[in-house]
Amino acid sequence: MNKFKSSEDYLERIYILTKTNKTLRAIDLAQDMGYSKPSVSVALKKLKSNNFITVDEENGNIGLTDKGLELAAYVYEKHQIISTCLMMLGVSEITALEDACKIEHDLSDESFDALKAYYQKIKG
Amino acid sequence: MNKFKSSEDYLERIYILTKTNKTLRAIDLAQDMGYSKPSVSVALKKLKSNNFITVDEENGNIGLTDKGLELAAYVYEKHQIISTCLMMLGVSEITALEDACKIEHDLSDESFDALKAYYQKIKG
DNA sequence: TTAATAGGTTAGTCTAGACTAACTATATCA
DNA sequence: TGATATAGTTAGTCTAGACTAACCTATTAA
Repeated sequence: MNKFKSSEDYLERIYILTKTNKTLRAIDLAQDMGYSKPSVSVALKKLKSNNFITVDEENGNIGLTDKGLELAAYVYEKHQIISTCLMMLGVSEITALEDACKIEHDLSDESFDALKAYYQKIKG
Repeated sequence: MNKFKSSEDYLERIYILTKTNKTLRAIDLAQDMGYSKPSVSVALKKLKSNNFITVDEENGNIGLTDKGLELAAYVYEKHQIISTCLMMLGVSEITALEDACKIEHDLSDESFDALKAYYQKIKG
Protein backbone atom coordinates (compact mmCIF):
# COMPACT_ATOMS: atom_id res chain seq x y z
CA MET A 1 0.00 0.00 0.00
CA ASN A 2 2.80 2.31 1.00
CA LYS A 3 4.14 2.04 -2.53
CA PHE A 4 1.02 3.41 -4.18
CA LYS A 5 0.40 6.57 -2.19
CA SER A 6 0.50 8.75 -5.23
CA SER A 7 -1.82 6.53 -7.27
CA GLU A 8 -4.27 6.41 -4.37
CA ASP A 9 -4.27 10.18 -4.16
CA TYR A 10 -5.01 10.51 -7.85
CA LEU A 11 -7.75 7.88 -7.68
CA GLU A 12 -9.41 9.51 -4.69
CA ARG A 13 -9.36 12.88 -6.36
CA ILE A 14 -10.75 11.43 -9.60
CA TYR A 15 -13.50 9.79 -7.54
CA ILE A 16 -14.47 13.05 -5.88
CA LEU A 17 -14.28 15.15 -9.02
CA THR A 18 -16.24 12.75 -11.23
CA LYS A 19 -19.00 12.78 -8.62
CA THR A 20 -19.41 16.56 -8.88
CA ASN A 21 -18.09 17.43 -12.35
CA LYS A 22 -19.81 16.13 -15.42
CA THR A 23 -16.48 15.52 -17.17
CA LEU A 24 -12.90 15.33 -15.99
CA ARG A 25 -9.79 15.63 -18.11
CA ALA A 26 -6.10 15.50 -17.27
CA ILE A 27 -5.87 19.27 -17.30
CA ASP A 28 -8.69 19.61 -14.76
CA LEU A 29 -6.97 17.17 -12.46
CA ALA A 30 -3.66 19.02 -12.82
CA GLN A 31 -5.32 22.29 -11.85
CA ASP A 32 -7.20 20.71 -8.98
CA MET A 33 -4.23 18.90 -7.51
CA GLY A 34 -1.66 21.58 -8.22
CA TYR A 35 0.56 19.33 -10.32
CA SER A 36 2.07 19.99 -13.72
CA LYS A 37 0.48 18.57 -16.86
CA PRO A 38 3.34 16.13 -17.49
CA SER A 39 3.15 14.79 -13.92
CA VAL A 40 -0.54 14.11 -14.34
CA SER A 41 -0.05 12.67 -17.80
CA VAL A 42 2.48 10.16 -16.52
CA ALA A 43 0.43 9.29 -13.44
CA LEU A 44 -2.69 8.71 -15.53
CA LYS A 45 -0.76 6.53 -17.94
CA LYS A 46 0.22 4.33 -15.01
CA LEU A 47 -3.33 4.22 -13.61
CA LYS A 48 -4.59 3.31 -17.06
CA SER A 49 -2.06 0.56 -17.60
CA ASN A 50 -2.98 -0.85 -14.19
CA ASN A 51 -6.63 -0.82 -15.24
CA PHE A 52 -7.82 1.65 -12.62
CA ILE A 53 -9.11 4.25 -15.06
CA THR A 54 -10.25 4.65 -18.62
CA VAL A 55 -9.47 7.64 -20.79
CA ASP A 56 -11.78 8.41 -23.69
CA GLU A 57 -9.79 8.58 -26.93
CA GLU A 58 -12.11 11.20 -28.37
CA ASN A 59 -12.33 13.82 -25.64
CA GLY A 60 -9.85 12.69 -23.01
CA ASN A 61 -12.52 12.18 -20.38
CA ILE A 62 -11.35 10.19 -17.40
CA GLY A 63 -13.50 7.47 -15.87
CA LEU A 64 -12.96 4.89 -13.15
CA THR A 65 -13.05 1.18 -13.93
CA ASP A 66 -14.81 -1.13 -11.47
CA LYS A 67 -11.46 -1.91 -9.94
CA GLY A 68 -10.55 1.78 -9.75
CA LEU A 69 -13.91 2.71 -8.29
CA GLU A 70 -13.61 0.10 -5.59
CA LEU A 71 -10.19 1.27 -4.47
CA ALA A 72 -11.05 4.96 -4.78
CA ALA A 73 -14.23 4.56 -2.74
CA TYR A 74 -12.31 2.70 -0.06
CA VAL A 75 -9.61 5.37 0.16
CA TYR A 76 -12.29 8.02 0.27
CA GLU A 77 -14.14 6.26 3.06
CA LYS A 78 -10.91 6.05 5.03
CA HIS A 79 -10.36 9.73 4.44
CA GLN A 80 -13.84 10.61 5.66
CA ILE A 81 -13.72 8.51 8.78
CA ILE A 82 -10.19 9.51 9.78
CA SER A 83 -10.89 13.20 9.35
CA THR A 84 -14.22 12.96 11.16
CA CYS A 85 -12.61 11.11 14.08
CA LEU A 86 -9.89 13.74 14.31
CA MET A 87 -12.49 16.49 14.34
CA MET A 88 -14.38 14.64 17.07
CA LEU A 89 -11.15 14.86 19.08
CA GLY A 90 -11.22 18.63 18.63
CA VAL A 91 -8.87 19.00 15.68
CA SER A 92 -9.66 21.85 13.31
CA GLU A 93 -11.25 20.90 10.01
CA ILE A 94 -8.31 22.06 7.91
CA THR A 95 -5.76 20.09 9.90
CA ALA A 96 -8.01 17.03 10.13
CA LEU A 97 -8.40 16.97 6.35
CA GLU A 98 -4.69 17.45 5.77
CA ASP A 99 -3.69 14.72 8.19
CA ALA A 100 -6.35 12.33 6.90
CA CYS A 101 -4.90 12.77 3.41
CA LYS A 102 -1.59 11.40 4.61
CA ILE A 103 -2.75 8.83 7.13
CA GLU A 104 -5.27 7.20 4.81
CA HIS A 105 -2.41 5.61 2.87
CA ASP A 106 -0.71 4.17 5.93
CA LEU A 107 -3.57 2.79 7.97
CA SER A 108 -3.91 -0.98 7.58
CA ASP A 109 -7.25 -2.61 6.89
CA GLU A 110 -7.29 -4.02 10.39
CA SER A 111 -6.80 -0.63 12.03
CA PHE A 112 -9.28 0.99 9.71
CA ASP A 113 -11.92 -1.60 10.51
CA ALA A 114 -11.38 -0.97 14.22
CA LEU A 115 -11.58 2.79 13.77
CA LYS A 116 -14.71 2.45 11.66
CA ALA A 117 -16.39 0.27 14.28
CA TYR A 118 -15.55 2.85 16.94
CA TYR A 119 -16.84 5.65 14.74
CA GLN A 120 -20.11 3.85 14.07
CA LYS A 121 -20.62 3.11 17.75
CA ILE A 122 -20.07 6.75 18.67
CA LYS A 123 -22.28 8.02 15.87
CA GLY A 124 -25.02 5.69 17.14
CA MET B 1 7.93 16.68 8.59
CA ASN B 2 6.91 14.49 5.69
CA LYS B 3 10.33 15.05 4.19
CA PHE B 4 12.23 13.58 7.11
CA LYS B 5 10.47 10.28 7.62
CA SER B 6 13.61 8.30 7.23
CA SER B 7 15.63 10.49 9.59
CA GLU B 8 12.86 10.28 12.16
CA ASP B 9 12.87 6.52 11.94
CA TYR B 10 16.61 6.39 12.49
CA LEU B 11 16.41 8.82 15.39
CA GLU B 12 13.61 6.93 17.08
CA ARG B 13 15.48 3.67 16.73
CA ILE B 14 18.67 5.22 18.08
CA TYR B 15 16.67 6.58 21.00
CA ILE B 16 15.25 3.16 21.84
CA LEU B 17 18.51 1.28 21.37
CA THR B 18 20.66 3.68 23.38
CA LYS B 19 18.21 3.32 26.25
CA THR B 20 18.68 -0.44 26.39
CA ASN B 21 22.15 -1.02 24.87
CA LYS B 22 25.22 0.36 26.51
CA THR B 23 26.78 1.26 23.17
CA LEU B 24 25.41 1.61 19.66
CA ARG B 25 27.40 1.59 16.44
CA ALA B 26 26.35 1.92 12.79
CA ILE B 27 26.60 -1.82 12.30
CA ASP B 28 24.23 -2.50 15.22
CA LEU B 29 21.72 -0.10 13.77
CA ALA B 30 22.03 -1.71 10.35
CA GLN B 31 21.33 -5.13 11.84
CA ASP B 32 18.46 -3.84 13.94
CA MET B 33 16.75 -1.95 11.16
CA GLY B 34 17.49 -4.42 8.40
CA TYR B 35 19.33 -1.92 6.22
CA SER B 36 22.70 -2.24 4.51
CA LYS B 37 25.82 -0.74 6.05
CA PRO B 38 26.14 1.92 3.34
CA SER B 39 22.51 3.00 3.77
CA VAL B 40 23.06 3.48 7.47
CA SER B 41 26.40 5.16 6.94
CA VAL B 42 24.86 7.74 4.63
CA ALA B 43 21.83 8.28 6.88
CA LEU B 44 24.04 8.80 9.93
CA LYS B 45 26.21 11.25 8.05
CA LYS B 46 23.12 13.31 7.35
CA LEU B 47 21.89 13.12 10.95
CA LYS B 48 25.34 14.16 12.12
CA SER B 49 25.60 17.08 9.75
CA ASN B 50 22.17 18.22 10.92
CA ASN B 51 23.38 18.03 14.50
CA PHE B 52 20.97 15.33 15.65
CA ILE B 53 23.61 12.82 16.65
CA THR B 54 27.25 12.55 17.60
CA VAL B 55 29.56 9.75 16.52
CA ASP B 56 32.61 9.03 18.65
CA GLU B 57 35.76 9.19 16.50
CA GLU B 58 37.47 6.51 18.56
CA ASN B 59 34.92 3.74 18.75
CA GLY B 60 32.09 4.84 16.47
CA ASN B 61 29.58 5.02 19.29
CA ILE B 62 26.42 6.87 18.39
CA GLY B 63 24.84 9.36 20.78
CA LEU B 64 21.95 11.81 20.53
CA THR B 65 22.51 15.55 20.83
CA ASP B 66 20.02 17.60 22.86
CA LYS B 67 18.29 18.48 19.62
CA GLY B 68 18.26 14.85 18.50
CA LEU B 69 17.03 13.64 21.86
CA GLU B 70 14.18 16.10 21.84
CA LEU B 71 12.96 15.07 18.40
CA ALA B 72 13.51 11.36 19.03
CA ALA B 73 11.61 11.45 22.30
CA TYR B 74 8.76 13.27 20.62
CA VAL B 75 8.54 10.77 17.77
CA TYR B 76 8.71 7.94 20.28
CA GLU B 77 5.94 9.44 22.37
CA LYS B 78 3.81 9.72 19.25
CA HIS B 79 4.56 6.13 18.45
CA GLN B 80 3.57 4.97 21.93
CA ILE B 81 0.33 6.90 22.08
CA ILE B 82 -0.78 6.05 18.55
CA SER B 83 -0.11 2.35 19.00
CA THR B 84 -1.78 2.29 22.42
CA CYS B 85 -4.86 4.04 21.07
CA LEU B 86 -5.08 1.57 18.20
CA MET B 87 -4.83 -1.32 20.63
CA MET B 88 -7.56 0.24 22.75
CA LEU B 89 -9.71 0.09 19.62
CA GLY B 90 -9.04 -3.63 19.43
CA VAL B 91 -6.20 -3.70 16.92
CA SER B 92 -3.62 -6.45 17.44
CA GLU B 93 -0.31 -5.37 18.92
CA ILE B 94 1.71 -6.25 15.85
CA THR B 95 -0.51 -4.25 13.50
CA ALA B 96 -0.81 -1.36 15.94
CA LEU B 97 2.98 -1.07 16.15
CA GLU B 98 3.40 -1.32 12.40
CA ASP B 99 0.77 1.30 11.69
CA ALA B 100 2.06 3.62 14.41
CA CYS B 101 5.48 3.47 12.77
CA LYS B 102 4.06 4.94 9.62
CA ILE B 103 1.44 7.30 11.03
CA GLU B 104 3.80 8.92 13.55
CA HIS B 105 5.51 10.78 10.71
CA ASP B 106 2.31 12.12 9.24
CA LEU B 107 0.31 13.22 12.26
CA SER B 108 0.48 16.98 12.82
CA ASP B 109 1.27 18.45 16.21
CA GLU B 110 -2.32 19.64 16.50
CA SER B 111 -3.77 16.20 15.88
CA PHE B 112 -1.25 14.57 18.14
CA ASP B 113 -2.06 16.97 20.98
CA ALA B 114 -5.75 16.14 20.58
CA LEU B 115 -5.07 12.42 20.52
CA LYS B 116 -2.84 12.70 23.56
CA ALA B 117 -5.47 14.63 25.50
CA TYR B 118 -8.03 11.96 24.62
CA TYR B 119 -5.63 9.21 25.64
CA GLN B 120 -4.89 10.85 28.98
CA LYS B 121 -8.57 11.37 29.69
CA ILE B 122 -9.30 7.71 28.98
CA LYS B 123 -6.32 6.49 30.96
CA GLY B 124 -7.52 8.61 33.89
C1' DT C 1 54.24 -11.81 8.43
C1' DT C 2 50.53 -12.75 6.00
C1' DA C 3 45.56 -13.66 5.86
C1' DA C 4 41.02 -13.09 7.50
C1' DT C 5 37.42 -10.57 9.95
C1' DA C 6 34.92 -6.44 11.36
C1' DG C 7 33.46 -1.78 10.82
C1' DG C 8 32.94 1.90 7.96
C1' DT C 9 33.04 4.77 3.55
C1' DT C 10 32.75 5.96 -1.45
C1' DA C 11 30.94 5.55 -5.86
C1' DG C 12 27.52 4.36 -8.66
C1' DT C 13 22.71 2.29 -9.60
C1' DC C 14 17.69 2.09 -9.14
C1' DT C 15 12.82 3.70 -8.27
C1' DA C 16 8.97 6.84 -7.42
C1' DG C 17 7.28 10.96 -8.30
C1' DA C 18 7.69 15.50 -8.77
C1' DC C 19 9.65 19.18 -12.25
C1' DT C 20 10.83 22.07 -16.93
C1' DA C 21 11.50 22.40 -21.85
C1' DA C 22 9.95 21.37 -25.96
C1' DC C 23 7.15 18.96 -29.01
C1' DT C 24 2.47 17.54 -31.49
C1' DA C 25 -2.21 18.11 -32.68
C1' DT C 26 -6.45 20.40 -32.72
C1' DA C 27 -9.52 24.29 -32.65
C1' DT C 28 -10.65 28.97 -32.93
C1' DC C 29 -10.19 33.72 -34.28
C1' DA C 30 -8.69 37.73 -37.23
C1' DT D 1 -4.73 31.43 -44.40
C1' DG D 2 -2.09 32.00 -40.65
C1' DA D 3 -1.54 33.08 -35.48
C1' DT D 4 -2.80 31.86 -30.99
C1' DA D 5 -4.70 28.95 -27.36
C1' DT D 6 -5.69 24.43 -25.42
C1' DA D 7 -4.68 19.63 -24.31
C1' DG D 8 -1.61 16.20 -24.10
C1' DT D 9 2.99 13.70 -24.59
C1' DT D 10 8.03 12.85 -24.60
C1' DA D 11 12.51 13.48 -22.97
C1' DG D 12 15.38 14.64 -19.58
C1' DT D 13 16.41 16.44 -14.65
C1' DC D 14 16.19 16.29 -9.64
C1' DT D 15 15.69 14.31 -4.84
C1' DA D 16 15.23 10.87 -1.18
C1' DG D 17 16.45 6.72 0.19
C1' DA D 18 17.20 2.25 -0.57
C1' DC D 19 20.81 -1.04 -2.91
C1' DT D 20 25.58 -3.52 -4.51
C1' DA D 21 30.45 -3.50 -5.50
C1' DA D 22 34.57 -2.26 -4.07
C1' DC D 23 37.58 -0.04 -1.14
C1' DC D 24 40.18 1.42 3.43
C1' DT D 25 41.70 0.47 8.06
C1' DA D 26 42.41 -1.90 12.22
C1' DT D 27 42.50 -5.96 14.79
C1' DT D 28 43.03 -10.80 15.41
C1' DA D 29 44.73 -15.49 14.11
C1' DA D 30 47.76 -18.94 11.75
